Amino acid sequence: MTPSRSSSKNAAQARAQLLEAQDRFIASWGRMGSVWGISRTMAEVHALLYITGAPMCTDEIMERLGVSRGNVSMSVRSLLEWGVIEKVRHPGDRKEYFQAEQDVWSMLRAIARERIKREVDPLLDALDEIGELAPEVEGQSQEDVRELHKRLDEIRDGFGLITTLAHKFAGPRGAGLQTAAKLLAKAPVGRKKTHASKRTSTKGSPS
Amino acid sequence: MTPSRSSSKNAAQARAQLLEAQDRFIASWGRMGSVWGISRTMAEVHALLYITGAPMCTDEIMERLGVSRGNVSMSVRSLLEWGVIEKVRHPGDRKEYFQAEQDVWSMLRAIARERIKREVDPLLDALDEIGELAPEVEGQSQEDVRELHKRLDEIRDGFGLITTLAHKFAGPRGAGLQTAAKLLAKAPVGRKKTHASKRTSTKGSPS
DNA sequence: TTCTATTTTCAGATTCTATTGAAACCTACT
DNA sequence: AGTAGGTTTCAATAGAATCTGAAAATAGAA
Repeated sequence: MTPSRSSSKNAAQARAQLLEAQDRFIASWGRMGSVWGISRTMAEVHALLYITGAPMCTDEIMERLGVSRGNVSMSVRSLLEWGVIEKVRHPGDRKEYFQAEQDVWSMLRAIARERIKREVDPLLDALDEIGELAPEVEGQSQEDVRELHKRLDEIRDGFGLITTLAHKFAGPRGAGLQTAAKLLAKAPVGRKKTHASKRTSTKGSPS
Repeated sequence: MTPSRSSSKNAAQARAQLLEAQDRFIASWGRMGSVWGISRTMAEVHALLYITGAPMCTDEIMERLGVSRGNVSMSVRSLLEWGVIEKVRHPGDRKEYFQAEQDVWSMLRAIARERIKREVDPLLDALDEIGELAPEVEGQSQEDVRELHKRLDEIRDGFGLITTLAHKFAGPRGAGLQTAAKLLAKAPVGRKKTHASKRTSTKGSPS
């Protein structure tokens, strides 16, 4: 805390900007977490580890994010289960450090995999059960029942296809989202507008 | 309610099974809604309209789902915005009826579109802003700042690609998920295990 | 093995979100 | 214009999810 040379002021400023940018990233990622139905803190912990790239211990995370020890412990455990962070040990140090998966595509694959597991698979299971619940008795089956089965089947086919593809490309031994993206990107489709360039005030209204 | 012929008992039973199956579908779709971060009721209303295929008015929906008028009103409005249900008017009837989009792929496209809008686009906007927050000053830029930008860029590229593809295939004038799915399905990738066939007791444990 | 720094767990407190219900508001008919 | 039937809004409430904090459990070092 003793600014000596003229450049140290700039350095300090740069450092503050860095932290500010990190905090904003953490906040954004955290907000997105809520939209996904995962806890904000869990997403923030992940964001922190990803954006700094550094292995951090529980206390550092607690302090930086301002959350409790228990909360960090639970979040870290989930992230380990998701496979997007890993434990790192320093010899001669009792603490556990955590480090984020650094490859973005690998990280996105893990997220996709986990979301399919939580969102789609249970629905497919339920659909199977439901189909058995109102059997189509042979011949005189009512129109309503036939309609029901038609709709159930359509939904199941749709999600079934999506799941199959997801396993194929995002699964642990999948070809990778990158491959999928490349395949699709070159498909002939026609026009499409690029993202960005549509913000109005860069900070505008809440909501 | 006056069973006269021998088959009417079967008919009643079939009807009960039908309703039961519908309710289960509604419950499943509703549960999934929560996982997605949309209100359970909204998902349930959609499920009801989809699975019955019938146009229904506010009161019918209220009664069938056991929720309040206000709740139905708000849910219906959101669903209209999502474009997955539409108003239907019966001549000589003042009530408004609502009917679900019947084509599953069109419905899934609408859902995908809406989710991208809510989940990914805001993140991309935020990433753009954050990049400007910690500028890479020429030459003597710190290692940390360069790292930050590298990571931000990687995330942005990843999600950017996903968004582009999503617009291309799921957008209002997109080629359709079906097309995308077909393209991917024939891609050479190797092994993959099929879904289903992995339930243990069909009703088993909670969790 | 003992010691103690570190992590995990979980009941209770807190915070956030969804839902209700009734008043205000429309709008199509007379 | 008046009015009955229908819809929307929103403050209050109920309910669910998250977070805390401290006690209990665990595991590295000596």
